[in-house]
Amino acid sequence: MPRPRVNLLSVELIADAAIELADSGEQFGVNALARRLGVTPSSLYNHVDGKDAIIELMRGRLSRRYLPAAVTGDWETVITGTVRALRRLYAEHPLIVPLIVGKTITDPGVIAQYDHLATALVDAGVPDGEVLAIVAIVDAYAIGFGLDLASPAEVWQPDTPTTTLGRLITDAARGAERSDAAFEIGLEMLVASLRVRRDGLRAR
Amino acid sequence: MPRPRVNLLSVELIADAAIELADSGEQFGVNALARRLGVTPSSLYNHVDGKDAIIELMRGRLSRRYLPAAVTGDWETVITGTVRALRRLYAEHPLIVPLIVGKTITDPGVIAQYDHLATALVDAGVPDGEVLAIVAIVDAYAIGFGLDLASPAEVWQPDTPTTTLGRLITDAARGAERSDAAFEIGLEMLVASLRVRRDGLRAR
DNA sequence: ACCTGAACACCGTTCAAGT
DNA sequence: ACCTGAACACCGTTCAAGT
Repeated sequence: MPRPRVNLLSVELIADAAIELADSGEQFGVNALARRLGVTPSSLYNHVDGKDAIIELMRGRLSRRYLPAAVTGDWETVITGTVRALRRLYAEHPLIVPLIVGKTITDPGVIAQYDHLATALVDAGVPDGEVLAIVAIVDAYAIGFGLDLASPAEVWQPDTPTTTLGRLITDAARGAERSDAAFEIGLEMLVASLRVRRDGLRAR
Repeated sequence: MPRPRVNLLSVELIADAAIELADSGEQFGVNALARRLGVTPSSLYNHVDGKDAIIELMRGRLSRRYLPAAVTGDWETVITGTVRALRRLYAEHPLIVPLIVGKTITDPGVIAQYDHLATALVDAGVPDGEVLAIVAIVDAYAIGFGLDLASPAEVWQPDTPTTTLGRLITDAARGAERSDAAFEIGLEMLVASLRVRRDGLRAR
């Protein structure tokens, strides 16, 4: 008996269930997602354009959730605000990183957020040719720290004895607050470096 | 007629073909890999433990190729040497990034290289609790810049008008040398920041 | 318009059978 | 020891059929 009186699915329901599925650690896929929604895989295609579109939807949904209003203020505020938000996103949803990495960003909301950041950098006097690189750094910085916060023990798994790494991995097991501190220090360093770099250009 | 006089496959042949396959942009998988090697998919399982093991093999092979001998010298030399090598790796093989990201590192050679870097940082006076974070940053920095160098136009694809991003993307099309310059500047900034951070600790 | 169920091409992996 | 070919469970996607 298909087609109940009220719709079982919507784009939002699909996106949220997809995020839950990825976070659960279960193998991500259309079939598992349909199962979780109590629905046939083919039903999803009435609302959404397939697996890749669902992943792009997840990116958009999480971005809107973690970077809610456009961060306003000077470029330093925009950068630190964006990086902190991104890092929280990646730290709380580390398992979506492998899904979205390397996939072209098309979601208009996400594009707008990167555009906002790029504009702030240009306004701050960063030369055009370096803006995208800095945006890439900022993003990579957030990803790197997010993954570090989430799962240091799942990143490296040494079978052979190590001089330093093995000890640090076991020590890091309960080091979330320390990772927080390191992140803030690193972010401060990053901004300071950009400030120096920009002032150096100004002085020419 | 199975089993020719001389072996068709070896771990090295499989790893190299896998890297070529990923670089080609063709969908990566066991079947495509076997096709490329002129062999049945099931043949691969005589030499290798399945898809994930092949991917880990690719990581190991590329790491050995780009970081050949252990970088020696003071910690600054170790860091800059490692980051430059990693960035070249990611820039010349951007399509393997989505394959290896988020997958646990087990290859002994790769573990040894990260261990080497971690040891250099500890010897330099970086507190234990921050070493893994810095290693994560360094890695993320290399990935971010590698991806930026390889495919700025494939990272963002705005459908809606943007104030800054769209212009930068088209401008960046032929900006590989400029990206090189930005990378070196950023690396210099990174090392300088670490130096300040370490000296600050020393002074306490 | 929305959901099902059957069907399709393809995927990674196992394993008996050959040399 | 190494490769094939058949088989398996599963994947993403399409589409006619139902309401």
